[in-house]
Amino acid sequence: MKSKSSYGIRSIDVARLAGVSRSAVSRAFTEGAYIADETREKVLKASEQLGYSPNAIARGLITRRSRMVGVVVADLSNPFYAGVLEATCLKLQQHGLAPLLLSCRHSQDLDSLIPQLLAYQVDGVLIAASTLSSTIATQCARAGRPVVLINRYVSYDAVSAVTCDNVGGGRAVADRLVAGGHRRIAFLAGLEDTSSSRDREKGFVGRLGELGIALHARDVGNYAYEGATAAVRRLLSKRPRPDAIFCANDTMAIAAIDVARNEFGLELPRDLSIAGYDNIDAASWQGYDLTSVDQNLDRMVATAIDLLLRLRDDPGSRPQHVQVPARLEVRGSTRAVPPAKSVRRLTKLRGAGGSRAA
Amino acid sequence: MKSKSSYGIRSIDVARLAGVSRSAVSRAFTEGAYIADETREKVLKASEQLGYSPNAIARGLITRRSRMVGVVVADLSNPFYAGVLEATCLKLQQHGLAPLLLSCRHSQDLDSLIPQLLAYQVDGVLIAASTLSSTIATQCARAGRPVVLINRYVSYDAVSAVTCDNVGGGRAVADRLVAGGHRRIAFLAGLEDTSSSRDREKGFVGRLGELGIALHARDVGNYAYEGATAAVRRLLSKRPRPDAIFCANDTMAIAAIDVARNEFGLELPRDLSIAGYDNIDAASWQGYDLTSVDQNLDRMVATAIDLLLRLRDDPGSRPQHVQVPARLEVRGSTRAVPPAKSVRRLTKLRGAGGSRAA
DNA sequence: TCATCTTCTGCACACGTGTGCATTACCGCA
DNA sequence: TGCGGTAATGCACACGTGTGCAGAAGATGA
Repeated sequence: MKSKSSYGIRSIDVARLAGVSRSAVSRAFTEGAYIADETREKVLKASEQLGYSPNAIARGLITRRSRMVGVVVADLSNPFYAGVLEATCLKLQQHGLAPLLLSCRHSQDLDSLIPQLLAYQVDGVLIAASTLSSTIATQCARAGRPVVLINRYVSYDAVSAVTCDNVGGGRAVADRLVAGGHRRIAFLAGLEDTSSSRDREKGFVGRLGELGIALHARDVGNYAYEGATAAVRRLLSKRPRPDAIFCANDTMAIAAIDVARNEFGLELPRDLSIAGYDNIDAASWQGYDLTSVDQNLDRMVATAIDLLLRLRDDPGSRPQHVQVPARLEVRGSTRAVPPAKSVRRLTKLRGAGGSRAA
Repeated sequence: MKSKSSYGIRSIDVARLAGVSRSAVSRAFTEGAYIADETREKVLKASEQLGYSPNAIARGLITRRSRMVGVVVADLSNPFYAGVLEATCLKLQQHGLAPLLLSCRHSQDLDSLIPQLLAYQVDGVLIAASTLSSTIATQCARAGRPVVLINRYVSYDAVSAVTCDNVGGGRAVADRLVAGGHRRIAFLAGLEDTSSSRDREKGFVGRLGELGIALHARDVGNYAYEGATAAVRRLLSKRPRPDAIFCANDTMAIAAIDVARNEFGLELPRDLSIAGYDNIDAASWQGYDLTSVDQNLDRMVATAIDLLLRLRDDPGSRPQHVQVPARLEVRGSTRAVPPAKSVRRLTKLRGAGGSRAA
């Protein structure tokens, strides 16, 4: 009707209807542009009437700003990273940016996928739960697209990173377990080649050492439920049996609880304490009530996006590594104080019944 | 070096290096274009050397195909929809498409967000776990952007939908529970205004009716853990107490199990059978071992994307509603056969010990 | 050798927008 | 009236690409 059966309404159509030039239309949609209030009013009214909104593709071409951010998430089946993605979307939206998503398996080579993102001229790249090679990193840098990792970091100085204080989180768990009287303490690692798992272990084992306790056992669960069940079976079969396990994420901790209860008949936290990392929703479910380190997801995401935008807009800014503090969310899967061991041993020897005094 | 410190490499740069025209470069990257093998070879080599890949923004502008698809997910904290998103990404990638993500709270008005997606000239819109108003739907239709809902449907004929056979899934659960000897059967709805919850209830209650059983109780959990715990407390406080609950999704079913065990001291499936819907990862965890309806996520997503592409490419195609079959995954949270009631009652009266015969 | 056909290439236009620059309209003041 | 100054507007170019069309180069047949 207007021009081409209203299929695609262009700024020229709005201009004609409002009786102004195409430039005026453009300016009406540009924050802080030099335009009379009256004119802007007219333009917006005409736009409303025609259902016009500026073509973001064309705008991106001319401004060399696509207003899109590439977002890479390696493991969406992990609720923590689903949460990261959700928070990222919301935050980007608040900045008028749109997330162009790239999902991949854990071990898949991002290197072949990132160029695809760059082809879309994204203003930057956020990568959660994965890393990229230095080759691709420099390629991004050369193209002027800042890269910010979430929860991982690398040594190339072209890449920024925002992580939780994984070392600190590990230390906090160590303190908690030792305070609970545990001495035969085990660690269940995530993926061996991730900085997150390594740092949590470093903090945990380091603090145990400071407290004069050596790690009793160690295994690897690959951050997954299935991997963890097998690993926990091995851990709990060891003699003497561990009396506490720190798992590098919640999914594995939940697997640990399941195996401990159902396959070994243990009761938590009497026979065994278990702590996790991430503080996902399931950690607060009654069935698990899991002590877990909270990564402050919202703050991590907000920091990452702020950093990305600064790197994009401020030519003087340099890539950096930011840490966000961790917080231990204490729940029922770890005990607060040592049990009165002697008493319990006595009752056991005497048989059923017995003193319920301290 | 080449032109502008290699900041943005353009097709003209490649053309010069390869000693051909810019058109040849374009054709080298276009499937099935009219170009000599030798020339293409030259161009690709030069591109490799310069790290060139065509600017997808510019291409989108000229071809009027952005090769991006708007993907809307309402509830990423629900692992099922996180899975939908992951599958969607993978499938789109296989078709050379990129997902432009839009995440929103459940009740938020998509109507203000969808135009944002359209501004990016997406080739179509996929919406999971949410719907849109007819106003916006016609706006999409007028712009020639097909819309496909996943797991919801609406009556406007401009909008396609792919859903699981929710009625069939509800019926299958009814059959299973009745076969287990249950007669006081309750239903826990999700969100009242969703077609998914309504259809599951319709199938479930309808089949119960065919079997001569009236619904014993009903409540609403809003598809969330917290909402469900409160609702299940009410359900299990009713006298006589329900002996089976069908929850409209797994998250609520898990809440139901937790409340039943920890607050009412019930044992599953002896005292209570519980079934869910979605078959999320957590349903197979040892701690829950939840009978659940599998929606065949991959097939739903694949169907939705095929439909979207057909609507985009074939001018003769019309919006439609496709159903994917449901499959009941039977696990330990529902019993297979009625318990030998009389015997159990006898043993109870007599005290401990007693016949372990049938 | 010439005509015809095939195979490929390059020219030039188009996509829809933002923005620098020149120009216009208008107001106040001498 | 004339003039300088300010506020607003329109012109025209640029962004990087795909593709219709015409034409060139080479092959084939008469």
